Amino acid sequence: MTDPDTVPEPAPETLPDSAETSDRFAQARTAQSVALLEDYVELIGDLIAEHGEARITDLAQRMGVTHPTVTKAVARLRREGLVISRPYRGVFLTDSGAAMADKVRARHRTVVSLLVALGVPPETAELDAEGMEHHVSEVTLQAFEAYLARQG
Amino acid sequence: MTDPDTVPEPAPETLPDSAETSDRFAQARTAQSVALLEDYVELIGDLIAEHGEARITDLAQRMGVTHPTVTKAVARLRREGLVISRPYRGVFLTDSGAAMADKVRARHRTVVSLLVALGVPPETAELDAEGMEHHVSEVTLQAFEAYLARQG
DNA sequence: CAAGTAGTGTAGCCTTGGCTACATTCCGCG
DNA sequence: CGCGGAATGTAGCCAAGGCTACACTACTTG
Ligand SMILES: [Mn+2]
Ligand SMILES: [Mn+2]
Ligand SMILES: [Mn+2]
Ligand SMILES: [Mn+2]
Repeated sequence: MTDPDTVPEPAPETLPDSAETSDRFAQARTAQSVALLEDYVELIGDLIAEHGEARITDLAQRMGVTHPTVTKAVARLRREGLVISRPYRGVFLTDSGAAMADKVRARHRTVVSLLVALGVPPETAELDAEGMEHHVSEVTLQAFEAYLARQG
Repeated sequence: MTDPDTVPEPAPETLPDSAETSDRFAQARTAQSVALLEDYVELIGDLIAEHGEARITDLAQRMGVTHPTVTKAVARLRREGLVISRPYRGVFLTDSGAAMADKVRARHRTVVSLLVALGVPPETAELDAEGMEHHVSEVTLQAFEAYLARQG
């Protein structure tokens, strides 16, 4: 490891073009791995606002999956510190979960608004935004907001 | 199945609000399941254009994954009829694979162009587009193109 | 032409996110 | 109060998409 004979990283001035490319794909993969968590916390927040609690069955219905799938997802959300839950009781957001829900909900609205502003029909905008939103970086989000602001 | 006693779909006028919601998530899941295939065929097309062939190692490097991961992906691409390949030979696109590659490449460029037109820095646009593109429907894509056209 | 290295294949492991089937708990109502 | 159905938990299956370790093939090059 510390052998001075080993070439110590030539520090290439011109990065091979595949380096940036692979970073791009890596970033998309990372975004995908948090996408489901984001959708769940947003939905849990919505259900709590509507009904005071988020039940497994309601989550399953709204997500369009079966209840064991939700149970597994909730286990992961717990591990990530985004929710708390006790058996046969509902699911509730932690502070960090609530913070994520707020950010995700705002971003969702911005993405939908942008698409609509560009002439996409509202139903289509809603459908596309549900997937796109998770790949919209902070910088891009601000560009969206700036555009919406100067449109009025 | 053909029993006339069974209620033949009440055809609810007002769909329950969770039905549309679950469809939205279902669509996002479907888009995600084809995202990787799309990125692979686009990349395979690029490599063939550059080097006359797409090798497993080059794909692995550009995707930022290891070569067994690529081998598995290629097996799925074969199953889906998008590529042909023989052991120790490169990977090549079928007609339908080439058609998908063309569509995906054009869509990728449109999404990047739109982001840049909205003021997103090119590097960020490239990063975000890599994930977003797979959730951009035909309708939304045309809205993007229309916007770019009237911008000039 | 024969090594040796680079490329490829294969086996087997893990996590995520789906599912079905079955067991258990909870709760509202008779 | 207690019972039955709805909600929840749990077990176990599958496919996809990552990985490492190891085996084998092919190509370059001395
Ligand atoms: Mn979403
Ligand atoms: Mn959303
Ligand atoms: Mn992509
Ligand atoms: Mn792309």
